Amino acid sequence: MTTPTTPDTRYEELARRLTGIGVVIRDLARILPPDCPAGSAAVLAVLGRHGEMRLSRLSAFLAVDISVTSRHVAQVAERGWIERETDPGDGRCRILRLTPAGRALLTELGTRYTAALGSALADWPTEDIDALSTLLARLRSSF
Amino acid sequence: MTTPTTPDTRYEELARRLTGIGVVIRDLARILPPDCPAGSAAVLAVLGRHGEMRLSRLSAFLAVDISVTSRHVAQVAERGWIERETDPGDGRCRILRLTPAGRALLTELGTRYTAALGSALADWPTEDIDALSTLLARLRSSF
DNA sequence: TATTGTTATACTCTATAACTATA
DNA sequence: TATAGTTATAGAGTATAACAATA
Repeated sequence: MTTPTTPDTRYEELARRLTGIGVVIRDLARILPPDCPAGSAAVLAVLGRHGEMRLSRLSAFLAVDISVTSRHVAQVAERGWIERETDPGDGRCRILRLTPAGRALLTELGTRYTAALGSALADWPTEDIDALSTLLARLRSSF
Repeated sequence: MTTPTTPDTRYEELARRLTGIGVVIRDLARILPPDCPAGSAAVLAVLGRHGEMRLSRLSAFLAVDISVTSRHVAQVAERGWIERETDPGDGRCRILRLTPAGRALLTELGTRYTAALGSALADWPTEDIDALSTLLARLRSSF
């Protein structure tokens, strides 16, 4: 019942479950501090993982329109979590870089995510967690 | 690199990948007809799968506030995809039921989802698709 | 001219709170 | 009083299009 078995409905079932997973993502977003909406957290996560970069590259990582990224970045900069330095080689570009406050927040977010997921998935075998994580990464790269 | 190996970062990595999967969900939503936003499609999917029900039960299936469900249902009813009949046993409740037009649309959506996912996951082994599907269902029920 | 970002506008989704109608 | 549902309001996320600045 939880696993689709006929080819006809396999993709439909997956589509249902994917769209249904929005609930989980919303639940996860609730652990964020009140002054850090999901868009801000996403910006911090990419910069923390891949280092300083220009807006257009960040936009590609986030896979949202550059106009959206621009507004999220502005919010994050207002809070003092990143700094924007004009690119010496190209005056149109600004290099985005985490500040110490941004790094501290990122660490705090990691702690909160770990607590939330650790609690929700307490009875999950480690292999299943890793399998899900791997499949999610592959899914995203397939799109 | 795609699989987390240390316990410290396992949950953080999963959190990143989960929030990142929003892109896939948004991509999937783009296959919807212009007059059928994602909220409407979700209502149709639950009614098609679990049969007629009251608003409060639908709201529980969708895992969103009942006020949100109410508005989505109103939109779906406006389009003629469901009918709302007052519950004979309790005048406060209205039974929600797919119309033939709603069933037809649901079939059409299934076709579109299948085409989209079939194209994106063309090189995925069937076992991996089923594994992902199963893990997503378990993840949601763990929340 | 082309590219990088920014801003204005509009639409969808969501939650909280106030409200109506029925039990 | 309590419950089912509706509506008003506000906030976040997104995309398109128009715009400014630089290459």
